[in-house]
Amino acid sequence: MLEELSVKKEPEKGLKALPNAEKGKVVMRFAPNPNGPPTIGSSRGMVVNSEYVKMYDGKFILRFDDTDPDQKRPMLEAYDWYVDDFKWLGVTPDEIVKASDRFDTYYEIAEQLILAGHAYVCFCDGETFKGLKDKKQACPHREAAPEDNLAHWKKMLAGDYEEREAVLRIKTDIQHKDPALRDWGAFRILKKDHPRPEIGNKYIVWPLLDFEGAIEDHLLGTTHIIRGKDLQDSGKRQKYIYDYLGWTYPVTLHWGRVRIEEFGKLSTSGIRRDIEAGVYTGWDDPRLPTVQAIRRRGIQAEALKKFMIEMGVGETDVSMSMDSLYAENRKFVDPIAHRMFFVADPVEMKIDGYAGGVVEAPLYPNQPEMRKIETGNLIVVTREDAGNLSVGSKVRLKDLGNVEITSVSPLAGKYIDNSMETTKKEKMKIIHWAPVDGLKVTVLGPEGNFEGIGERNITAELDKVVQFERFGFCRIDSVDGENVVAYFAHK
RNA sequence: GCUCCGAUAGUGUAGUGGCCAAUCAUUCAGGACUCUCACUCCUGUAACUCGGGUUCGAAUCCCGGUCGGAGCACCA
Repeated sequence: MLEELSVKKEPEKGLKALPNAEKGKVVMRFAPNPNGPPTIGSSRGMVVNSEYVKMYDGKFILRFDDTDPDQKRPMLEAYDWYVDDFKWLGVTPDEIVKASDRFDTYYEIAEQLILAGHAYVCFCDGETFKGLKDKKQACPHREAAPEDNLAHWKKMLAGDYEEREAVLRIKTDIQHKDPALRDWGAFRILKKDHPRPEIGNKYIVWPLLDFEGAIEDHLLGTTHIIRGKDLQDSGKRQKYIYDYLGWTYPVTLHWGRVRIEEFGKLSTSGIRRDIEAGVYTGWDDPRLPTVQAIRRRGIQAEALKKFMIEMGVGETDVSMSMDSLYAENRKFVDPIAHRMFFVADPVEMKIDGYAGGVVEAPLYPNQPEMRKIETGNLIVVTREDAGNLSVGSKVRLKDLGNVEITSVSPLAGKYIDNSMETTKKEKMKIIHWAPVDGLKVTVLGPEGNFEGIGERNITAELDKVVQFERFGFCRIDSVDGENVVAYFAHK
């Protein structure tokens, strides 16, 4: 039966349409510097770019902008980390390129620009050039003839100059009202090796981002670029090259910075230092805002995607709380997570009059599937719960039965029955428990670690997300005999 | 100093001149349900940066202020 549709327009769900995008013709790229692993922040670019490509049935390129072996030196392992996190997101790039493979192309185009009089070798030191530039004045090298510039360029390539002695600049408009756009640097000299062994110390003239990115975006056929606001001027600078060479600049969108409230001020280099110093166990330490870390904690790729997609592509800086991501994740994980008992900070409790046996407890609330917990009459409860008990008080041990407390230290009780009627009639509090001889469980989480005892069914949950009742969702990271390590996701 | 960009509830968004006494999500508060402090459900609190202008009509257009962000590197 068809219902009368409401006249109200549907709220737009998901990403907004890309300007000038044609189905099947969109080419987009995500271009990180592999100087560390993907973070929650960078995953925005991974998600949004790849989602747009999917939406338009286009082509997606992963490009490594890895041409700074000095300040933002790539990490060899990080190239694979990106591919791996993409795989986790369900994305396989159609093409993967490394800028460090394409020096020769950059050199060719540089030469073209030099010969056409659009680039020159500048011998000013940084400060001198800046001084002139701020006064809208050209430096003497700007007027050199193309042939001379070419000769200087060849000498640069040949290694005749030292670092900082010469730089290749793109001519724009030295009088441009925006100082950020006046004659910008395209290549510098750096007598350093590249971390990739196949590149090593093959090159001493290195392209800077604006040049490298400009050339790549054209050669790769990029139709749409989404990048940070910090690169807004970059597009304007690069357009000069596009104009000189008769290329068409891609459609460009910008977004503001994402700040995750819980993580505040962590920088990649700072984290790296702390890992080396042993403050963190690695890039996937649950306290870190890396994709590796949240994966390990059991955040689902779909949840991260929704989180990023709903944030959209705005130019304002956003400040998000992990709570939103957790709320998203809970929706995915709550229906599938098996319920398990884990008792943090355990206190022993003896139940007199209980023979022990096999307790049946539901794997999911209100559903028939059961799990079995074998236990004797010695169990553990959390120290917190124990603290709320007093002699004579009654409590229900979930799925096991009702108990009247007979002693507080040591904690002991008398078994009453296993009837929910009794529980309700007496308005007992329901607490969780575990057999004393359960597994030794360590939970590692962003706000600290917990030691405790868990039921043995956890063994079967390796690599899965479970809900430790009254504790939170965790991913079972390892099971080694009697020892289990779980990573805490969220409540 | 010069230049560019942005501004809707605590947070993130929807909204492109009348359907907006403003959407959705999350957070927070209260309640219902529940053998978990989870889930689900109900209710509530809470926003168009300010001042002018254009217009019959402005969150939406224009100008100015304020606030915020970014760039002016031989980093990305």
